[in-house]
Amino acid sequence: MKLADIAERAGVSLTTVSRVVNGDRNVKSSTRARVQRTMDELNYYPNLHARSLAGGNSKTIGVLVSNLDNPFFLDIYRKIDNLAQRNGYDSVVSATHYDPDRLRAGIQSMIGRRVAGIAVVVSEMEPHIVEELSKVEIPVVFYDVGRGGKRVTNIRLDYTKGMRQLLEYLFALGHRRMAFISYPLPLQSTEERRTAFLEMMAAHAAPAHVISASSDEFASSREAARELLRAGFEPTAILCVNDLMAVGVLKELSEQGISVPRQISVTGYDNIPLSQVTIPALTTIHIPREEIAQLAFDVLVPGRTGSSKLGQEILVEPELIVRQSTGLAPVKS
Amino acid sequence: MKLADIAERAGVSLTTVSRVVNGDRNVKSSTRARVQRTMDELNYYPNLHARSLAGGNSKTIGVLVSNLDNPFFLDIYRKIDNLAQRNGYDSVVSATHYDPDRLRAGIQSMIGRRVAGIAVVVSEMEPHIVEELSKVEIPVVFYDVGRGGKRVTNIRLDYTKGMRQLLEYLFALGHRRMAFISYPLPLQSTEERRTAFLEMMAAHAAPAHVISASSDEFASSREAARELLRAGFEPTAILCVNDLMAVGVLKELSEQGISVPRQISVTGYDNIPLSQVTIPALTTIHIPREEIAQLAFDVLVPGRTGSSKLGQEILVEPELIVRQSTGLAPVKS
DNA sequence: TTGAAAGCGGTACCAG
DNA sequence: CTGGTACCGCTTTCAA
Repeated sequence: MKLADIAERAGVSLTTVSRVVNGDRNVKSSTRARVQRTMDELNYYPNLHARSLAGGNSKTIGVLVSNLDNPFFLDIYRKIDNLAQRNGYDSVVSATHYDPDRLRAGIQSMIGRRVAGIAVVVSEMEPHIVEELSKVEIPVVFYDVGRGGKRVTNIRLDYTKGMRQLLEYLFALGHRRMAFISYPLPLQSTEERRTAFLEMMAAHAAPAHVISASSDEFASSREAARELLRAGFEPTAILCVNDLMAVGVLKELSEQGISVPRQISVTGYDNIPLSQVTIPALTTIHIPREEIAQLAFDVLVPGRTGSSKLGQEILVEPELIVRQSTGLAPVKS
Repeated sequence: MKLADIAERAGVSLTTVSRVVNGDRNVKSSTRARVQRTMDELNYYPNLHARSLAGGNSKTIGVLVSNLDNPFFLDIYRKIDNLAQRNGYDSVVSATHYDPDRLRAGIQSMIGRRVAGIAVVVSEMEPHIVEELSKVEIPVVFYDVGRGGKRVTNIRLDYTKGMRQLLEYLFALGHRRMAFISYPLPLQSTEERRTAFLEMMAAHAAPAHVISASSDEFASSREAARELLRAGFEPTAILCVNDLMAVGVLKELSEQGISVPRQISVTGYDNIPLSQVTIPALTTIHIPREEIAQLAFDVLVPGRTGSSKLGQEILVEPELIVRQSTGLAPVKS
């Protein structure tokens, strides 16, 4: 079914049909009705490819995220999608699974679709890709990538600052021996947390221990916790690179009969919804996903908000959220 | 940048450029190299719209889910996406948020994109929509919708059976007074669980109580649990319509100092990954998402698997997973 | 109010 | 091995 078909059937020109499809006022209502009817009868669906090819514009924004399983990324995508829908746009996601090749493929696909804008919210990133992307005529917004480009905006969060808030709080509670469970992959965003941890610990001359989970799954963070306990380091607090990992750690400690936070305090990072209902609820660092999504969208879509922030660097603030998984350091027995 | 541009720049015909883009063997390697080079220089990205318009085929499969926040749906989408990628296809998702209008819009969009197939994995569904979809020439596979169509496959799970497994297990543990926390929306899949619960309880002349959460969020299931406890019904077991709700319930019970499963047993439904790390781990019903995704994909993509299951009805089996959130019914004090 | 025709960027078939 | 060209289905002037 195409415009021409229904045009013929309705006895009007293709142009007229196009008009009613697009809600053009200049069509006699009787004609409009007739066309509308035939469209229903032949159940016509406009070919979006033809549409955007002819129209040139796409009205869809592309979102690239590392991993939809992580509520952090999912949330940002969802919020961008909502904003898009609400503003007459469409959205397309693609998960890279931390694989630069898939990232590249995703970008190709987005550009090939001639999307109106691309939001790249991934943790993995090669300089080459950033560079390539900055040559494109499409507006691009990155989250978390070090460098900007001409028409490339970069939103970033000071992970170090978040880590500092967490540690200052823990030090205030009397903790000294602390461990950090880091991410399996060397992503900039997570490495920054690890480094910050190590540096601050060193600055306080506090005994630190870092261990890396072997994958993204709960089983791995549990395993990491188990290993940590076996290692004999005996931390009074375990800081996790993100909330999801902390959930696994909480589980492992529970299984081993270790009370949180009485014996060991645990913290997460991200403040995903789940962190409120873990037992105990997680002390964590809030990353303003809502704000990030909104900023990303505003940058990509012209919007009435006046001046475009294209090409700028936007900073976003982390915030310490104290819940029940942290408490005073246990007194040395 | 289009084919013509780079053709001109490279001093060859548009056709030749098209050939190298598509990896056609019949191009002198020197020519190929030259063209390739100019493509890089002008960083050319083929216009996918033009491509699928001209080619007619789309090589992308569309997935419609109710809610990506629910790991159940997310998981199915991810698996379908993986299968797609692995087989040279692309995929597009759209979340309906349980809204028939958004579902309709999503379908329009998929058809408009002329996708190769559509997987509709949503809980909300209007007869009208099913009907409309069955008129389309595109292969469609539903999960969980009562009725099939000509070229429409329907994959279904016997929720009642799962509920029965759960209840038989609980009865065996000595439970009688049990409550069910149901979904805020009257979705077929969730209603079926509720009804099954009620019927089985009636059959055993056991005291039953049903309460509905007011939303999808953790806060709501907690609220529902709180209300349930206040109501004075005093169940020895609380069955939740899905795992996510159970997480909230577990949290609320924990806050109130009620021990699970010693004082009250709790169950979920779906067997999402999270259910393994809740404290205590959830007894639940496994829904074979992997299998569902695989089936859906096989139906949509011709595949070498011989006979197409198009238009059939495929059944999938639930399975009881016993973990630590359930135990013997407490002895009446 | 309505219609005709020129693209949009590719694909694919037919010649050479 | 390379080039010419007729569409794909729709948007968008320009006329009528």
